[in-house]
Amino acid sequence: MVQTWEVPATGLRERKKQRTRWALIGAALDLFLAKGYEATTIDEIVAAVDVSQRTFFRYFAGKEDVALSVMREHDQLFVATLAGRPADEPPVTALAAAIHSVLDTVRYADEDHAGRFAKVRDVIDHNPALAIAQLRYFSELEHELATILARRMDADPATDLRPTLIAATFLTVMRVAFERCARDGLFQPDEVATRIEEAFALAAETLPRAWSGG
Amino acid sequence: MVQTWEVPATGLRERKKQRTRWALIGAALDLFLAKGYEATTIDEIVAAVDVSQRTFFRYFAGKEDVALSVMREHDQLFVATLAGRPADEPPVTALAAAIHSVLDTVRYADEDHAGRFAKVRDVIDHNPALAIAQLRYFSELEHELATILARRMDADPATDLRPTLIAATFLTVMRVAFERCARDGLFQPDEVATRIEEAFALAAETLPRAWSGG
DNA sequence: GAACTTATGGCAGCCGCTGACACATGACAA
DNA sequence: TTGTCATGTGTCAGCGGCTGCCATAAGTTC
Repeated sequence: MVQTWEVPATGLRERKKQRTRWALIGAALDLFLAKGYEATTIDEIVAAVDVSQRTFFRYFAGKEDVALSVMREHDQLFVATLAGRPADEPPVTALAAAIHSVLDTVRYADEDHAGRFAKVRDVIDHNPALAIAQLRYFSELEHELATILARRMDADPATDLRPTLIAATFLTVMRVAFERCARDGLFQPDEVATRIEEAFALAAETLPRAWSGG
Repeated sequence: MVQTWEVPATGLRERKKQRTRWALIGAALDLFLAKGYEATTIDEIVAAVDVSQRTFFRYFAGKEDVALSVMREHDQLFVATLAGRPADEPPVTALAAAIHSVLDTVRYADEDHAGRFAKVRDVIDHNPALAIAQLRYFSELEHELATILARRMDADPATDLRPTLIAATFLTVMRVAFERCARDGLFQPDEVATRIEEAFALAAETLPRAWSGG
């Protein structure tokens, strides 16, 4: 499975753009790690890469978006994998398989992936403003997942809330697992993957019992 | 059950403060309704109440906070009710009872409550920026609920994820119900209450089955 | 009514973000 | 190679959210 940022650039122009883009992301993440998200100004980020502030805003919708864009590209793989799962598979099984596949990729495919993954989680989990931004991102992702699930379940997304409920609950468990990692200071893909599996096992045991009045 | 804003003001000074506070909230909500959240400037809000911008920021942490503060005060009743439920009740039963009690209060207690409730839901559901702010608020509320649930369940909130999972899932269902209302243009407490009950019934039926691989 | 506490207003300024315009730099064809 | 076109970049000017600082006004207390 190929990530967006690894698609071979067609010309010199495109290659330059990708370079600047990743330079900005790198500089931003390092600054966020070093002195905090709020304390870092856009001027500092662009100074480190030697581009103008205006250029920054041509690459990213805002300051938050730098961190989010990395997550976004990780999750493109997730969505693609989910869409490729067999259609007769139960929804939650497909979701679990997809997330498992992504985590394996992050862990074993590429040194850079693993490092970037840890860095992004570290930055997000240490900065409340970014944790909020992550919530926003999750709600976008929720809609995407709900749409895919609706298609799998032969449900009308306009009237049937079940795909949305499943997608939302799935992401909620993910988020709780992430928060657990943040609290324990765990950012490496291996460690995060383990906690996610634990959280899902616990959810499978706890939620049905709690909901059917136990 | 008494709301914060109805606690009798002790002196002239306090009474004046409450008046400006509610004047600001009223002006802000009306402006948000009339011309949208983003298009409304703080200068316009304070002009309508004839106070300085600086004063606005002494009452509210930010522009979003005006809308959130109304929700916050609704939910104080919710938290208080939850804390008062019998300790041997299953968590989800207690949550359901508490939300039911709040909705009844909003519906029948006071004309103002009902109107304000509808207005706030209307404003939030029509403005993406406020919907995001609501997510932030829900995550604060999640921590509060998890703490209360942990006490009820005799669990250590530092290591046991179950209270957090239950609180988070509960709020997720609430949020999905709200989004449903937003899509259908329903903002009156009665209508919202019905949708919330429907969403919970659907969740009770859907989630356990989905999670135990059905 | 004097002395105190506390809310308010005005100001200057930072920072995130955007539109408009001019310039520079790759892309492509003659 | 050169001219033309498309596209990315820098500069600047400006808005709006938000904050610190200090002087002043208003309510409270004795």
